[in-house]
Amino acid sequence: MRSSDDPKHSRSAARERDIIAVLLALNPGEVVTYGGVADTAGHPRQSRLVGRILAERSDELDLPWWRVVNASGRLVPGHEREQRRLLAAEGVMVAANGRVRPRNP
DNA sequence: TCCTTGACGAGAT
DNA sequence: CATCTCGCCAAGG
Repeated sequence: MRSSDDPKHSRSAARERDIIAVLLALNPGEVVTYGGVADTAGHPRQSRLVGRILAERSDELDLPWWRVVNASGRLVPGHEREQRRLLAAEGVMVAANGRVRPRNP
């Protein structure tokens, strides 16, 4: 029996699994939103989970965190310069107002 | 078990 | 544009 809290089959494990898959599938130059990633992963309204995964496991899993911005096109707080540099390397320009136009608003 | 904290989002004020 | 409220949810205290 799969106990509801089995880390390998819990609902949260499935959400993380799906969200991570979507993140790893992002291509260079492709900018998406937290909510967009959640939707694509089949887990609408889980934008906060997307942010948490990026914040805690980007290094470990080599997630392309710089290709994710919030619904307003704002860059990640505290990482603007680094993110801007990484995006520029992929041909994505940040507007003068400090925003980017996401592919899936 | 309850409460607070977020790389969030949408809507109201 | 700045704040707030409410929804959502894993983590950590």
